[in-house]
Amino acid sequence: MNQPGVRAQQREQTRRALLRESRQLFAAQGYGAVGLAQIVEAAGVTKGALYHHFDSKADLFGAVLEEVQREVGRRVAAAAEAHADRWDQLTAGCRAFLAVTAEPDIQRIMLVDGPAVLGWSAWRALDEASSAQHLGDALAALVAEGTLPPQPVEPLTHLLSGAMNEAALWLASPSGPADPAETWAALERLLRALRHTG
Amino acid sequence: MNQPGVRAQQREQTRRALLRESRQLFAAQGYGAVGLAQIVEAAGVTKGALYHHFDSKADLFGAVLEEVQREVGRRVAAAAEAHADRWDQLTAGCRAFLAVTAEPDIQRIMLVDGPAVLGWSAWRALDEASSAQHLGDALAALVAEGTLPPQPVEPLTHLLSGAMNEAALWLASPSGPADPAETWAALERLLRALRHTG
DNA sequence: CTTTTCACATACCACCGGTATGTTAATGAG
DNA sequence: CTCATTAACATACCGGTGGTATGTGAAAAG
Repeated sequence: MNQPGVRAQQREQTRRALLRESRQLFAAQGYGAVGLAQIVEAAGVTKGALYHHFDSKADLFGAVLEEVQREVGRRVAAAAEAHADRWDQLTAGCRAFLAVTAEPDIQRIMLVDGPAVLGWSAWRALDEASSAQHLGDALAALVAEGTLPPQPVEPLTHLLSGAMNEAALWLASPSGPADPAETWAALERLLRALRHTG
Repeated sequence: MNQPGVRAQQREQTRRALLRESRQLFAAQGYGAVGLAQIVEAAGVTKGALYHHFDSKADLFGAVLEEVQREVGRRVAAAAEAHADRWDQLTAGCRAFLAVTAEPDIQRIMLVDGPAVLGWSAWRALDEASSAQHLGDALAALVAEGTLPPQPVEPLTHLLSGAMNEAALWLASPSGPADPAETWAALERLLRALRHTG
């Protein structure tokens, strides 16, 4: 029962093609610079197909962003889970986040165009659902076990999230740091500083 | 010599009108949602005037952003200079930054649309020239006088800048913090933590 | 007074996001 | 098996947009 069905297979296939090609184009040229014509041509379909799957250009971008966010969240979580100690989980997760978001493709979609296209609130909701969630959980656990001094974790989560987003952009920038390790060192210093203050 | 001349006066006047009205519209509706037709109508001129003063829609937005950045930089610097102690200057500047960028008009232009429209590098160059410059100077001075432990200031500047940008957006968000003071408290905790770590 | 130039206004165009309609083949009912 | 339905697109089309080329009248230059 519930065999795939040739119908649903085709549907999934074109949807994936649309997502794949538009992700590539959005990443390379930015949301505003790529037209629907390029996307449908690259995907080998027509605008009719696009609008059958997505409500608008922004909706398509939203689906792409969601995909990117999930990917980032997965990779960060994987890096964190490789450690047993909570603190190591946090630092490993942060380092993995910087490594993943340093890829220019992910940057433009997730950090630059994302907020502008979907609006900051909607973007934040997606971010919350993926990477920021992990960060908040990790911080909460560290506060609970006493490694970090007691404090509200939500504002701290936002501060660190913002700091890391900016750091990621700077790392990949042409005017970026001479030594990438220096940026990571600064972030680690900042994290360690949080442990020794009430 | 070099009297204004009725010619240059008119020029300045229409230019200011263009900047004023487009700033209002960009802030209220976002860069993508406002058309040149709305702008020139609000300013009481035509597209010919707009393209006589600016190269493109993005160029116009860039001029608006530059204006906003200068304004933010001025207000932050003013708040900082009201204090004599370097550390007080830093905290006062940070608090002023949060207060100024909490205004939704400034947010959308400076923090959301800015990077997407001009590209992150160009946006960063403008930010550097205004507010981030002050932050970097303040941190460098604090390191020099020994209030902060010796460390490269550039990465730290980026981290704090990013943290504050995100904090400002969160403060003004509908899903923002219950108590705004809590956010400021978290930032201050973070700053204080930096003093007591090498 | 003449000429040039500047600060626009007007007219126009290619293109883009979005829609309305047509077409074909898979699917479910009887 | 037949046949009506519908899902998954393709095609044709449209209003509006950013951008440009050209016209124009008044201020400035000589």
